[in-house]
Amino acid sequence: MSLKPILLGFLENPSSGYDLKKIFDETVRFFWSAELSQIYPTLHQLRSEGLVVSTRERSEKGPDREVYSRTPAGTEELQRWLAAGPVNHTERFAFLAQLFFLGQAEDLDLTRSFLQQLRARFADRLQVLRSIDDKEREEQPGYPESLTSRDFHAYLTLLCGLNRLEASVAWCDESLRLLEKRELLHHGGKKTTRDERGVLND
Amino acid sequence: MSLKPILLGFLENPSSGYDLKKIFDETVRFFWSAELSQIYPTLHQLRSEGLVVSTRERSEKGPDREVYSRTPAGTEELQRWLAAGPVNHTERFAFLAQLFFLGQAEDLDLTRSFLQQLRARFADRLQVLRSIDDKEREEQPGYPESLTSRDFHAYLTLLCGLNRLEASVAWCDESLRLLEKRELLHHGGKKTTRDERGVLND
DNA sequence: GCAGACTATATAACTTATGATATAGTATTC
DNA sequence: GAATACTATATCATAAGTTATATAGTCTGC
Repeated sequence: MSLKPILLGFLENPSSGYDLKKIFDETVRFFWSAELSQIYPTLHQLRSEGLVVSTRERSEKGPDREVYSRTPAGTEELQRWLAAGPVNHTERFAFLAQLFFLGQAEDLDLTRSFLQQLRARFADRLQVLRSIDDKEREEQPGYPESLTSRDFHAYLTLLCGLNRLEASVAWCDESLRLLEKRELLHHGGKKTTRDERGVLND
Repeated sequence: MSLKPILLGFLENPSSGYDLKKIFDETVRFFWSAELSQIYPTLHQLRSEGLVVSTRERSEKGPDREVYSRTPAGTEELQRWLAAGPVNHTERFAFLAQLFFLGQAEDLDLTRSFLQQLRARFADRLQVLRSIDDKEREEQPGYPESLTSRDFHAYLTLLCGLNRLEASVAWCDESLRLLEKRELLHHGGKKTTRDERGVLND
């Protein structure tokens, strides 16, 4: 489970479960997310393991807050996670499975449409990341040289996203190019009829 | 759940659960995997939904095989999955969370070592994909132009992996370069002592 | 005063996935 | 003939994650 060490990471500053949800959505949403229904029980677990402690505080804006803080044992646990090296996350890409099985259809139009949708999504996300980068460049003079250690590391994660999304868009374009070439080679521009479309082989 | 349509995809050819596990490991392991303990119950579910049928067959190499085949309803279900467009898979990258929290450590050596390990892993996987590509190029004259539709789509998924891994390696290199620049700027080449290393801020 | 938005915690039901273990037939090697 | 490896199916316990729902306090606008 990576959620525990991630919560420990955020609990450098004391926060409630509700706070943590917002922090997730504001900072690491591009590579990690969690629902409140997962955060609350996990905080209870961390507390029972002595990695965090909590205090009940009155809130001016709503019901009482249960505010969690990392204990020294929690900091050690986080440290162990970081020192153990990159987590081997077997990434799953359902869209590649879909593309793979589109090979069973006779209709290359399905593949083209699929790749175009994929490209649009990657391009959208790329634009979001770029606008974040642009905004930070504007606000911080000397960005990224003058960043704090925390912001520098956050910047590296942003760079990773930019990099991968650019590669993904380029791959879509390359795939669409190969598709076009293939259609010319195999069909000489022949148009498919309605009957030929969307049929998988049995 | 993407496993059901993926199994349906493979069941273009009748296979047992055991076969399917091997097919996963041989074809889509780079973007999807499944354990036998997940495959067997899922096949039972698909059968109860009428999307596959099964027959018991005697095996020469071991116990009886339960061989599953896709029904027309199963083919339709697969078709729906493919026609619905790319599955929105919120990808999670634990290694980016780790990098993010390495910002809490004073020690940039930890970050360097982390990025170096990451680079090595990406480079290893890239080499595996490249050797697969090279092998197919050797075996198939006119590759990739002369591929069947299935192999062409498989080739696109391979290209995606090559593309993303190349981008990942490049990102690691870029990050290591920025790290070095940062160390020179902030510390003027100052060496950290043992006491300063690996300590997170509380 | 009440509707709607936001703050705040919590749990139940369900889905998805992994790891461990049990069972048992076949084939190969020592 | 015993050990090992491979073929083959199955179940259990557990973990990880999502969706829906319940409860309740505060604040703003109408």
